[in-house]
Amino acid sequence: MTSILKWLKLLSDPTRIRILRILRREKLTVAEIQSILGMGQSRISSQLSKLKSSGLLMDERSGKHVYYQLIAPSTEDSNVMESLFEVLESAANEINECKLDDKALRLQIEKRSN
Amino acid sequence: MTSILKWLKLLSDPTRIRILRILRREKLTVAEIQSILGMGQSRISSQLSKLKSSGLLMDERSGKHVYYQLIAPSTEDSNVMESLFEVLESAANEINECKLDDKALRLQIEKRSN
DNA sequence: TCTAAATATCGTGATATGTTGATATGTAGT
DNA sequence: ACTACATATCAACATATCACGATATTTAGA
Repeated sequence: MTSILKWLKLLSDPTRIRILRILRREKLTVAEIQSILGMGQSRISSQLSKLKSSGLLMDERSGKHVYYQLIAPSTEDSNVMESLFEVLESAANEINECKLDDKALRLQIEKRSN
Repeated sequence: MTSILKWLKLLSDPTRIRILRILRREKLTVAEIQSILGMGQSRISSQLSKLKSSGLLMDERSGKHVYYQLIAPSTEDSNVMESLFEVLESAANEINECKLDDKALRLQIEKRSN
């Protein structure tokens, strides 16, 4: 399958939309994402793995934790990505949980300082 | 499901990408689309039906034939649609059949005059 | 009204996808 | 080495999706 078709498929799932959206704002741990979205561990981890193997995310281990973040698109892909993320944000506006994600994300970031 | 999520799902299928792409260029009959893409009748018809019920296409009967065409998006959706179609065209560049579709489309239009 | 052409719909099988719970792997600290 | 924690992976299940062939529906014309 083509890479753009893969990206479209990945974007057409609310769980992954929510994950990508908060990762756009902050680099996060699996456990943090889990806590923000309020989902089970394997669910988050396996979706992250799909997003990673499609080239949208990268991970980085730090002790027991693994941080996930967006990969900056290559120059040839930057235009498509921009369009894709515009669609993503529009889709997010239609997903109620996304509004709550923002608050949960802020709280989660605050927790780090403690 | 949200409408944008629906659209994303619809776009993440090569058959529907090819259909939408040629309909972007020309209003077409089911039989014409069938001939251009080289696919079976029920396959084309059912995909058209999905695209129609999601609000991307409209149909119009003319005698025995039914013409399908894109619906102009509402003003609130026009920005998302623009992004979606940009992604669609990028995806099309990665689908080999799309190049052949262009030629087949031209030939099909010529046939109308005869 | 009968027929043929164009289109729509239905049933089915094959395949893919998302979620869950259980288990495995890896890491840090004792 | 043992333990606890974080993450990954696996098996199983339910559900969705796609394509195909057969059948229904609609329409124009004889």
